[in-house]
Amino acid sequence: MEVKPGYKQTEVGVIPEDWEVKRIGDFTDCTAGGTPSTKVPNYWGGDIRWMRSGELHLKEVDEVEGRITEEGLRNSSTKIVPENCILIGLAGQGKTRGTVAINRIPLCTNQSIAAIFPNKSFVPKYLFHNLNSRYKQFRELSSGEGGRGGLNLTLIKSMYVPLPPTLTEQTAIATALSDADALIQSLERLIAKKRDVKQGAMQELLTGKKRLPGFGEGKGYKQTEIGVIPEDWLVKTIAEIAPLQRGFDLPTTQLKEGSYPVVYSNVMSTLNCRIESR
DNA sequence: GCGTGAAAGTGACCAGAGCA
DNA sequence: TGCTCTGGTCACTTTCACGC
Repeated sequence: MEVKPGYKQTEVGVIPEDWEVKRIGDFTDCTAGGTPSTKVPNYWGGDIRWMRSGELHLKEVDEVEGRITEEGLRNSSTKIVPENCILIGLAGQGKTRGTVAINRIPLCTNQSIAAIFPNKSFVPKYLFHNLNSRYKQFRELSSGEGGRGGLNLTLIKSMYVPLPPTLTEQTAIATALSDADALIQSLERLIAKKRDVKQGAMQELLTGKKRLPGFGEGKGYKQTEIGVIPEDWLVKTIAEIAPLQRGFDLPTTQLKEGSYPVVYSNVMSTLNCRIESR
């Protein structure tokens, strides 16, 4: 493959000529946590934050649910890691393994989380974005028999990372990516807000509580079988306005390959539950 | 520190019972 | 004959704990 002028081929692909490629273990250290014995009540419920690997999905960790005591900390292999560590899921047959997060507060972790310590030679947020974009690579690196693979500290320390030459450039990249994340989150919040507005409008417009301009001026309301509706609206059964036809469950023995999907009653039921639960 | 067994939780899928 | 609901099974996921 031809490499453009100003770039070079490295272990992590083509990168700018003035960037470096280093193994994580070459520029920082990492550690794994532990779980105090759950059989000892005195170890739990203190004021030290203790993070489970499931909480890696928070991505930016400002708070966790678990709490342990000083005694629990002393009598287990967990340890307090400072803020701005890069946290990586080590174990688990599910999505947790390879998930990357960054902590905004000092905390302890369980043994399924590796914490990469921050130092002055790199920008933690840059490393977070870099490793966060390599989830697939973490999964392949750790894939094991029966879907139950595992990462370990040696594998993490041996991972190559492309590093811009200055902390200023690392910060600029991290900031640009964080800004993009913030924009996406803000758009998601806006969409959720619009959904709520639409839900409210549906309630009002579909029941006639609110009429659109040009409709129903000067009209009152009346009581019907389905509640109070505008005076000029009608109440009809579905059968009166549309033909109804019932289907039936097709036994699996009669299923054949074809272009028409089959919807089962239990699937409808499941779908309905899902919609209601949201 | 690491690998792995075991247990618990969750959700999808499916079959069958009871009823109209 | 078809509808609705319930419960069983299975796969997947997460967590904890223990031995090496």
